[in-house]
Amino acid sequence: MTIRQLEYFCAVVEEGSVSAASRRLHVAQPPVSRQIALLEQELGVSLFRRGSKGMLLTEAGESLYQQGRDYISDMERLAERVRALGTGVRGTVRLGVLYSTVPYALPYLRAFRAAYPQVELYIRVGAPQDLLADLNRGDLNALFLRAGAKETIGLHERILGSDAIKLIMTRDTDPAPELDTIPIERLRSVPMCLLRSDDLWGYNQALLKDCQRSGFMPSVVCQCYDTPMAMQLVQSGFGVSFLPERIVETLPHSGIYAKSVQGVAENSYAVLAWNENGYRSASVELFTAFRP
Amino acid sequence: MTIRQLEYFCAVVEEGSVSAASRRLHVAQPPVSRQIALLEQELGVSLFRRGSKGMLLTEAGESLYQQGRDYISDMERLAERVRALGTGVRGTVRLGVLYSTVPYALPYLRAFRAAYPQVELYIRVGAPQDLLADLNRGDLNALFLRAGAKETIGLHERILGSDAIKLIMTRDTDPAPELDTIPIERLRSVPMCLLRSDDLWGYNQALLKDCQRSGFMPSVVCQCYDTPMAMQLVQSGFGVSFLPERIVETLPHSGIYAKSVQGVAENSYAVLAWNENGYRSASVELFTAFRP
DNA sequence: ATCACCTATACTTTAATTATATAGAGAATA
DNA sequence: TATTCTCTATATAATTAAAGTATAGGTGAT
Repeated sequence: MTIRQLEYFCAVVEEGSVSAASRRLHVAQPPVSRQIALLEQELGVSLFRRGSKGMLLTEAGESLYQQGRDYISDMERLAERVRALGTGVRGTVRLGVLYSTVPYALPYLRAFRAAYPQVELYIRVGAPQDLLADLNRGDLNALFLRAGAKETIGLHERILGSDAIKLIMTRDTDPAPELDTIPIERLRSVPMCLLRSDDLWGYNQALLKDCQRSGFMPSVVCQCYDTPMAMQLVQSGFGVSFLPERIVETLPHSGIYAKSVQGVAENSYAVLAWNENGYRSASVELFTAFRP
Repeated sequence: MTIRQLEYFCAVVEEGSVSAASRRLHVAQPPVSRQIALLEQELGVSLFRRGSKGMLLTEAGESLYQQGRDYISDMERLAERVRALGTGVRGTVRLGVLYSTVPYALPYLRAFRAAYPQVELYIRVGAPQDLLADLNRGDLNALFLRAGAKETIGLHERILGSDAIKLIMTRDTDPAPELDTIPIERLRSVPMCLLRSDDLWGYNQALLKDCQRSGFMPSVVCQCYDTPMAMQLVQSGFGVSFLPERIVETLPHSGIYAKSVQGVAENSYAVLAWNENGYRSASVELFTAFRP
């Protein structure tokens, strides 16, 4: 039994005659007769009662028609689903997001979702080392990261935006409430909660060096390993932190804000990173090539 | 997309390589490569990641395989169902049963059901004229009847058994409780409930003629048009009736029994009747050809 | 009885599929 | 590094399946 035989058969049923079906199918009449005969032979069943007034279904033919119609359209739907996966409009993309890139990741994801609502997005927030390991293992397809990680050699990166690194504080811990920019000497006695990320980025070192140049070492009351914790500490009044400025957007209306430190102009790039070696599904291709 | 392409594709997936699949399919390797390529071309999708270590599925290929396996076995199941209808082991047979043939119909139906449990039996009990009309209209496929109806010309009949026509009575209405066979004179003053079936069978007439020969006419207190009603009347003590003897089996343990009338040897045949002209489904063929 | 219409078969032509032979790519081994 | 092995892809020939053409046979209508 072939799909073509089923299609011919259904056409004959719907038109009520082989001749009419052959016209609809744009083929001659004998091939239709022949395929029907082959089908009957294979099934060992008469599908039609032949009469001069056309072809009437037998019981077996009735059953074949009812099931066959669905069967044919099932194939078309099946093909359509596979096609959709091929063009990437359907599928799954597995993403890792570094907390500090959330302000860049979210608009990107929103725009992508609007463009390709059929693509499922799996999103994991974590530390850069873990995310990179999962990317290389193939568990993740792309990462929202900060530029400059050692392990990102061999990865493709696309810059999504840049942040000035600024001092993050609350009104209570602001070392210079009366000024928009904080002179570096004001940091002398300010407790600091710095992000320690195995030196993924050097801007904490740069800040400390600047302080040293000014003749003091700030008191680092806490070194934490993830941005959300640093933010929590800042919000709770433990001290100030030194982070990409847009991070404050992840906790809006929470009394946290950012100010530049005079003479310190460190900068950080938020990037989308992925591995172009190895197999990449159509939806992943689509995701990394996407421009919001 | 053809079934063959799907089968080749699934074989490649299961064997992990085109070469191995071609061996399993008993064809050369190039045709398999080619059909896969055609499938990919039609779907506009890469289904495999080609590597020297074999063929690995892409996301689209994964989806096609999961759905394709089911799709292929669906076709096999579909064909099997149609085949079953063709051989008659599945399907529907619509039957008409004359009440007085119930003792013959029931064992037949029980045996057929045991042999072909997949065949649905639709059973209607009714008057012979109605049943014959429905048979000719095609609403019924076969009838359990009494032989000798005028309208059965052109029908095939098969005799299922014969009944002596006997007097049906209860202990209270028995005209000769002391005898096993009733002398015809005893019917002189006995009220009778006779079945009037538009003279479908002549045995009532035969009985009345015999009475007339004996010099009397029995009192026919009721002429009813269906056997169950006649039976009800007999059971209620309205009178006796004159029916095929095995009819008493349809109301066992009800106090009804049959006795011969001396000198009256009418006989009736229970038959299975059907029309061999026109379309007859495989299960109907099976039913009429069946021997318990 | 002839005509019109429909299906089935015989035969030819065309298209699709398969088989054979072979090239090219990547991993394994010496 | 060169060699060998294995696997896939392509070119071309052979085969097989499908479609087209012509026509016979059957049934109902004019």
